[in-house]
Amino acid sequence: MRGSNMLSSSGCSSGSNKRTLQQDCSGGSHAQEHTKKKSRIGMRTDYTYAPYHDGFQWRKYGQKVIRGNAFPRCYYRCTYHQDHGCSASKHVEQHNSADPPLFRVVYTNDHTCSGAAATASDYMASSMHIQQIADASLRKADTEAERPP
DNA sequence: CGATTTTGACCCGCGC
DNA sequence: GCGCGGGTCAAAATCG
Repeated sequence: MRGSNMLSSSGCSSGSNKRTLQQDCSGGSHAQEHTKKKSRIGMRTDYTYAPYHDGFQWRKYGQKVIRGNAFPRCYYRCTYHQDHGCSASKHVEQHNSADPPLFRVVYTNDHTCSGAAATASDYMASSMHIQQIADASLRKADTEAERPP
């Protein structure tokens, strides 16, 4: 992450009872709500206005615009996925375009990496990730509206 | 220099 | 059988 502030990590836990508060506090947290036959376990859906620190470093590996959503979805994976074989992955997508945009963060799999040794900057961490997406959306519209060559 | 991000293209699965 | 959508990887570019 170059032009951002990827704070350190915190609260590394590959267990299950970690951010229960967030789920409860965030509001909507549907585990595997997929009506399909796919049994995607280890999936948590959180809603947040500013992506607090999960306690891990994420490396963005893709961005795609989903049909039905006017916002791009970002795909993140644990930075240690290759180093420690951490299968944890995270998907972040904007949920609305309100003033305080709401973002849906979907966590898949658990962290198996042991790299989260940093301190604890849970909240004051970084809204950069999401902000970036929102900014990208705005910037795009702005750039387009501003002036193409 | 290293690390990370960005964009495009490719692939696969499912639906009809 | 074909098409569409979603998901992932790769390479290149950039910043600290």
